[in-house]
Amino acid sequence: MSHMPPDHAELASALRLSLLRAARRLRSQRVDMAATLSQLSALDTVGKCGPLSAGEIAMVERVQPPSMTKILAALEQSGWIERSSHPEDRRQSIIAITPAGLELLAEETRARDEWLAKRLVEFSAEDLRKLGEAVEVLDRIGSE
Amino acid sequence: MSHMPPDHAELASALRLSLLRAARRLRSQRVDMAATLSQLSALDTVGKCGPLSAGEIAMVERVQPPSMTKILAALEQSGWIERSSHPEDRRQSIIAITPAGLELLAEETRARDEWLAKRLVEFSAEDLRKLGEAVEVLDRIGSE
DNA sequence: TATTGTTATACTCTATAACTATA
DNA sequence: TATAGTTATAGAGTATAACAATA
Repeated sequence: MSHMPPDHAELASALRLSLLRAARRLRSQRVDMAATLSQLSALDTVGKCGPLSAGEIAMVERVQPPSMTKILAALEQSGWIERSSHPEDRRQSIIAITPAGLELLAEETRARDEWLAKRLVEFSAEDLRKLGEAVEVLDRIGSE
Repeated sequence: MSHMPPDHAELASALRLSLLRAARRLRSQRVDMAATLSQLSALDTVGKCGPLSAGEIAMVERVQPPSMTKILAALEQSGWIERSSHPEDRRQSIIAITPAGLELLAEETRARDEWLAKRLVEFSAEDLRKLGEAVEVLDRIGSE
């Protein structure tokens, strides 16, 4: 739109390319084959936000319900989540992380963070401050 | 690694999730059907860095050669790039953006930036400063 | 032999449309 | 009828392995 301040358009352009390329690098970094990145992200949500329905997890993760169905099927087959019946609504089930899931989550998260952290140690304190400040703002871009 | 300072591990963890979710939102935003995001990114590189070989584009975009082959085939079929023969090495071809490619690039980039810029207008000047500072650091994460 | 690029194949990630079961 | 979730299907994005052509 021509009424958009140039500041925003320029920042948007730079940020878009930066985000895509940084995310491409993160995704291509395959620590091991135990869980995919999407599975890990969903497992993280179940672990942090407590037992949830499939629809609630899809909403938090901002994916469509069929996408979450697939992710949850894989997590259940690996024994990382468990379903129990909803007390009032038999269409839903309540999904909780298992002890094995917690263990997997801790291991995988550590391994993946380590990969990124190894790159961060080469950065200056100033760079890290900039990244840290941007994290919270990035979260809002991803969740609106 | 246990010798990693906790600062780095914590920042890495937060940054990883933030980047992935923000990038997921960017990808899911389909402006129109003319070009995919990967095609647009490669076209941008050809447009900015001048005529290049397929291998050079793959290197800049940080993808493997077979991935770039596929992207370039789509760009060529749409008439957005052109190949000419390399004067000294007949294995390579020199890839350049066409006038139609330049036009497409400008239109698509504008549309996609606009989508992001519309979200940025809701942010404070302080937030925008944080994002702007982080862009350059993110670029280094994506290109190392 | 080494390099450049392509073809064949497969897997991740995600979506929309159509369907089932329950409310 | 409306809602929660699943199944079926498709397409974007990317990789590795095997190959062809050229250096």
